Amino acid sequence: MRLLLIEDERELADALSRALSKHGIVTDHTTHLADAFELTRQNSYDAILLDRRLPDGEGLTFIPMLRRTGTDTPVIVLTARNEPLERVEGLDVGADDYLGKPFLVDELMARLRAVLRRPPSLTELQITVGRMVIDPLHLSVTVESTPLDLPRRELLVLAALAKRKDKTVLRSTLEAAVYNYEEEIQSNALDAHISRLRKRLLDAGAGVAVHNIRGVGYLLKEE
Amino acid sequence: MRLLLIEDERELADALSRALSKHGIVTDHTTHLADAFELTRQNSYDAILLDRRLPDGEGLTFIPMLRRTGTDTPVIVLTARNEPLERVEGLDVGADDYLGKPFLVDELMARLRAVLRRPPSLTELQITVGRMVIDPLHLSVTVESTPLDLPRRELLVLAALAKRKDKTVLRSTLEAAVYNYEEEIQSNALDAHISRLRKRLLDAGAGVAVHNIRGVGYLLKEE
DNA sequence: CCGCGAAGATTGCGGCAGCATTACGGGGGA
DNA sequence: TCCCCCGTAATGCTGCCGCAATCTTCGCGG
Repeated sequence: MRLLLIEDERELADALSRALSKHGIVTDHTTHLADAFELTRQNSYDAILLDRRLPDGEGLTFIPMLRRTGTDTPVIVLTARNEPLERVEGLDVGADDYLGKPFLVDELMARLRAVLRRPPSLTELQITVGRMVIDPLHLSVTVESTPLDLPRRELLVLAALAKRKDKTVLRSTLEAAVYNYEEEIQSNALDAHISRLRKRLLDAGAGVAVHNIRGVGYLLKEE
Repeated sequence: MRLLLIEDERELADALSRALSKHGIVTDHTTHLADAFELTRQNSYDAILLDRRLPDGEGLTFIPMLRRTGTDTPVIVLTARNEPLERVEGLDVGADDYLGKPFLVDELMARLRAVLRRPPSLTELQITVGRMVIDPLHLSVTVESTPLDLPRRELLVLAALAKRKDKTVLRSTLEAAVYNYEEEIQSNALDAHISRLRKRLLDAGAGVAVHNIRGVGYLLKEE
């Protein structure tokens, strides 16, 4: 997936680009509306992230311009001006969504998915993998009907993986599943959890394997 | 326009109904999920407003239920629980938007307009080619429902090809899908990725072939 | 039908980023 | 007070991926 980011704060833009790249999203970045317009002509983006306050004008004016060229690429407006009335304004000129700064990258991702019309992920009540049954709502795990109690964080990781068993779960999704955004994470804590979780699953004979996809994330499958 | 409002606070519900009626919107109101489900079967709504905390359960669980019946009516979640992570949760189970209480009716209106304006399924969320199913948003690939893990770059190439299956994808488009501006490329790295991807797809028996159109690009089709 | 050049295919190599594992210690709960 | 969770960081390793060399295929012109 490829995004166009129109944002004049270098620092934020860089951070965002880096964060998005972890989701496998390629980000083009520009600080000016004029350049942005040119870029949309040369490339086809899946979505556009648009700041309101830009060096060469109010970002919102970009949207009608874009629409007039027949492009219906979704636009998500990012801005510190997050008053209700301003949100109305943004949505009414044709933005698809409006996100106040500061925001979680994961919320951005979620809104991206929503905007791109991601179909609903069915949430099952109980998930069976290998010899293990997981109830992600109640956070309980049993192996062959004997309960397995895992530390909280490992449990969260496992639940997040189980919800999408046999499919990759992005690393950042796992981080979001385990940490809220006050708890910043500045080490390989997640890796450590994965490692310990693996060991515990092995000891319990759960019949599952946590598999890594380098640069993308992890996935849970039967072994 | 006709809405379904699922909300257990009588007072808020009444006030909202009155306010919406001024905009020419007809509102059906119920306080329980069970009734709501019945109502969606009997009527066709333009959108659904959904509270999270309801007498008979968490409102979010309603969304997968609804989607499973094949209904893609937009759902806007209304709730006091407006923490970022909770918003992610809401959007990820298939809500189209999320609105924290208290909110302005005008903002609700704007979001309604935005949600109703969205073109139906801009990007498919799952693409099936041959024996393979690709989820370009979550970057996961399965062959006959067994996961296939591909390196990141090969994954991006495949996703780009799959999005336009049976159609040629320009070489430059592929490069754009895999690399951003900073990552310059001065070799046949893309060719190498294609080659390795082909091998992996063959080994996995994916039932697809990556064809080359000399001087133009590549295309993915079933074999 | 043949030859030639350009584009593509394939493969080994090496650097290095990302991952796995583990030990350590602080901190909180029983 | 003891135990275990869990964040941190050091260490070693794996395999992705950019690169380039070499071989193959394609298409065109004569």
